[in-house]
Amino acid sequence: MEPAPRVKMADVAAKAGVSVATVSKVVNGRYGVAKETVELVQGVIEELGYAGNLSASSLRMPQTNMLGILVASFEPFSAEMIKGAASVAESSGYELLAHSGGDTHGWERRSLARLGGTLIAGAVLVTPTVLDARTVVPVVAVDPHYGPNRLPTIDADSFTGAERATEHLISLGHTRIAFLGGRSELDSAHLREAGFRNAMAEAGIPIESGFLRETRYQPDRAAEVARELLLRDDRPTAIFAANDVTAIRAMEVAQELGLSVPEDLSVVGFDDVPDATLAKPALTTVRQPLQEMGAEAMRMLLDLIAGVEREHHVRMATELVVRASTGEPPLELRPASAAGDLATASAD
Amino acid sequence: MEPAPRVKMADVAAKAGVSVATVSKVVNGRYGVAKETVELVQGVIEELGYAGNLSASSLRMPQTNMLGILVASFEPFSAEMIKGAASVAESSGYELLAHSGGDTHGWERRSLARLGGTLIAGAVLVTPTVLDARTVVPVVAVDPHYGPNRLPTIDADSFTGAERATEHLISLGHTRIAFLGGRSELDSAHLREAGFRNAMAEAGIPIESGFLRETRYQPDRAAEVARELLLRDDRPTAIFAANDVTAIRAMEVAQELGLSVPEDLSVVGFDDVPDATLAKPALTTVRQPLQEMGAEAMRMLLDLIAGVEREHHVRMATELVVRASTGEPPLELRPASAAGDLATASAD
DNA sequence: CTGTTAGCGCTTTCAG
DNA sequence: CTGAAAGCGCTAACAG
Repeated sequence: MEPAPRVKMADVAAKAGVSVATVSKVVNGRYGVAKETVELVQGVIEELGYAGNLSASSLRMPQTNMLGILVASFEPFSAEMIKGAASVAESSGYELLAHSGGDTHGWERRSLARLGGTLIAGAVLVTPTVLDARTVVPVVAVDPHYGPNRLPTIDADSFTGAERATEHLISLGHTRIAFLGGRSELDSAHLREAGFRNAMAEAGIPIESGFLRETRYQPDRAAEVARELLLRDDRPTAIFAANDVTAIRAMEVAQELGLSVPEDLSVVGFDDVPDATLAKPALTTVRQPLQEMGAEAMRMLLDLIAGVEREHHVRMATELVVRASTGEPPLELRPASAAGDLATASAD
Repeated sequence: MEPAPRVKMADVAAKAGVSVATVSKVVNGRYGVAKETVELVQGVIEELGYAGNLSASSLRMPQTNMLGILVASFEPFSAEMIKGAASVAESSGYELLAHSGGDTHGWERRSLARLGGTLIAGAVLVTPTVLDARTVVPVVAVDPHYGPNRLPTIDADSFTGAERATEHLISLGHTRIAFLGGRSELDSAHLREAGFRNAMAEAGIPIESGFLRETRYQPDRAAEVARELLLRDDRPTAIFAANDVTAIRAMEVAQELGLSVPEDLSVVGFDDVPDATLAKPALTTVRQPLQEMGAEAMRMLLDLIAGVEREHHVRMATELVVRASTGEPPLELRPASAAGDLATASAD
């Protein structure tokens, strides 16, 4: 590595023969500086390639023009949020900083305290779980924690979406449907399970014992659960996972086990991240308007900062997108043809 | 908005009945603090929910554990880079900050100076154009500027990729192929044009006058150029665009003009961003391993920071992905059947 | 109009 | 083992 020439305000001041205070005024466009001085200083700034140190200035100023979007990690879901949020932030005069908190417990609070103290003027939090409403800076949450004392929130209609997905499976002839749940602290995960249960109940189909599982949205955990489920003699003919990433992982496990999708097993996800379309076969899923949710969250944040009154909860519609990962259950596992000998039917 | 209780180190110190210096030592795990004091202070930290202010600490410390990925804006291309970079950063003990510079001239230098002064210990820059090798912190560039004095770099084999794409079109029977170039300052854009020209020359096919254009990767510019091209009497039967976003835009324009893809016009892109698969019809494109490039860039940065010797330029392979946007040219525009009357053949 | 001064919250010598 | 004091780079009164 080359040495590092880091030019600070004092360097500019020295070279221009003025004080740092004057340079600061020029940089921030404050009144009370002679035109000549302004031009002189700007020349030196140009020449030296000076650009202010964010830490230092943000430490001193009451407000910055930086907004944050705080996520647990940069995966497909949060990436879509970021794209949406960025599109509105970029046209608002604010800069955007996306930060991944490292997916450890309490990342929301930590990220917010570390950046929010001074660096950023506000933040949108993606799927936060531990956080109360009293924050250092204005905050809006996307798809947050299940519970009271809520932050201003954007989410999607998880309940209806899950119902539609389940109904789709049922209409195809499935009855042995397993549900791979998400993180039970998240309101949305809760509602997806509720939607699933409701649709099953409405159709009068009992949920098999052991078919209601939790993956915490962790692909590895999903793989493990799927494997266990699919190795049972009375395996499910369909899996509905509470997000796309775990659905795709479950699909991979099925294929490793020699089952083909959708001939032997149907799989439905939730979210419609770009990867859902890329999966082989393309994943049937419940679409959430992810980018639009990110954008709406950013709009709400901007309003909050500007002091504009508005609704503090926006719920967006979801929509079932049928692609190639769902079909009729395999003949030998259909409930209609076999009545009592399901326990002895084996898969491949 | 609620008031903002922001807890600082002094608050912890006061509540614990010690000095800020001691709290600082505890927070940073320095030696020379009594076990009891450590526990006492940690208790208070827990209780108050204290988390250090990043600006303040980074201002004082020589190094932080934060890495940056600096992009012009959060679009599909950079989003893929970020995902890849994040996957390796997150397992390295560093935190990741992604910053969009706002797509104005000189964003690379400005972002780097503002964050690199103190906030971040190193950065990967996505498609930077103005920047010399003498930077404040270790930096690696992904798909950078065309020119000498280069930073440590990750890029993909644009030349071969462009050749393959062009050959694909030629093998389908196309000869009237237009090329929508990118940003000529980027090395990659340069090489894509070179690959196109080379493949055409090898096949002995002349490039029609006006068929070699530049879009600067701007969708609007691409739309304009495509419209002009497709309105000509001697319109191209295929368009090869230097990235997916402009290819998709060109495809839309064709459809607005009543041409169907691929029956009337074949379109090929470059990158294979997720949107390429989502396009209607799915876009034939040259795949760059975007996430892997981001990951490799981050690995290189980590090595740079750790002082590990290694190659400063990694070039990844590209691969043609044939999807639904390419096919044989329409009969009436085939060179084989018509010899000299192309100028009078009209489109729809 | 310009410079001097006093911090922002934190880390780090260096005395007690 | 602990705390007082000096400053990181910058901004905001306040005097000159």
